[in-house]
Amino acid sequence: MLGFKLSVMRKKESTNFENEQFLFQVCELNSAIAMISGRWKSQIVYSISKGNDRFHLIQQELPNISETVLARQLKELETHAILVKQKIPNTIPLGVQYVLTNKGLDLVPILEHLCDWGKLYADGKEISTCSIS
Amino acid sequence: MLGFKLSVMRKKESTNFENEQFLFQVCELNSAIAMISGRWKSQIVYSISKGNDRFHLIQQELPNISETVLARQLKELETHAILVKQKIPNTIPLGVQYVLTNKGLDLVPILEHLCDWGKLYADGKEISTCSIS
DNA sequence: ACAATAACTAACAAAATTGTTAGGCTTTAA
DNA sequence: TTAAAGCCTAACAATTTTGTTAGTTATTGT
Repeated sequence: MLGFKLSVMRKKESTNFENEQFLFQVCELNSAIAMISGRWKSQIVYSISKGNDRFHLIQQELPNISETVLARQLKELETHAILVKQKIPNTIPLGVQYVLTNKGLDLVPILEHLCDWGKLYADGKEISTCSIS
Repeated sequence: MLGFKLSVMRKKESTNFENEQFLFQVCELNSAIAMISGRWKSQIVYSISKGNDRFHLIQQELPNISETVLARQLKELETHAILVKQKIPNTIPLGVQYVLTNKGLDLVPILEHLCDWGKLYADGKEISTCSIS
């Protein structure tokens, strides 16, 4: 029997989908943000960049994530070519290692900028405007 | 009669909420991404940074956004102190202008980096890994 | 008086994301 | 042979995000 669904398919005729496509075509900024904005996702990228390249190592860093959810987010990051899965030779049972692509590696400093930005204003730096009014 | 709800309140006892809070406390990166990751949001910030500082000017740039949704996203950006709403003196009827705070202004170059990153890999730069394997 | 513009809001519905349950496979250790 | 570690999947339920409908207020032009 054909046509069963893997996870839940996205609806292609919805306004939601059309608006997303519209934004993707306005500027790559929007596709970039879509790629990194899922729950756990950028933290996973950051974690891998620090050397936690195995499934169970990421789980140790993020104990609240479930296996299913971690596997799903890793697959999405793989779909966007931010990372690749590699079999580790000479491991028994055959292990899997997650490796950032150069696309993923280029993302890391941007995430660090975002992190700094978040810290700067979280630490209470006063917020002002420079408007003329 | 008290206790009616403005928009729909977030559920505070859910795993979803707890996981979000956990990530916020792991690294400000996650709160930073939460602030910019809503549909239309970073495009609105970018649009204001280019001088489209009025409600109807943003609507012109993003014709597919509805008034309700635009107002909602602007309010969320205001909640995160990325922008402020200002009455424009000597306009009739009294106009409203959206002005980026310094927090919002500091965000703009980061969004530009993200945009460049998106463009670089969208334009077909080959993706590779540097793993030893 | 009436329509139009600008800038909103509440309540609701549709769709998407996130989390849960219950499995799967392969190999080693007990 | 049973259990555990490591990695993964499908189906479903809970929650959140996004979009829609139908209003509001205030002012100007006709």
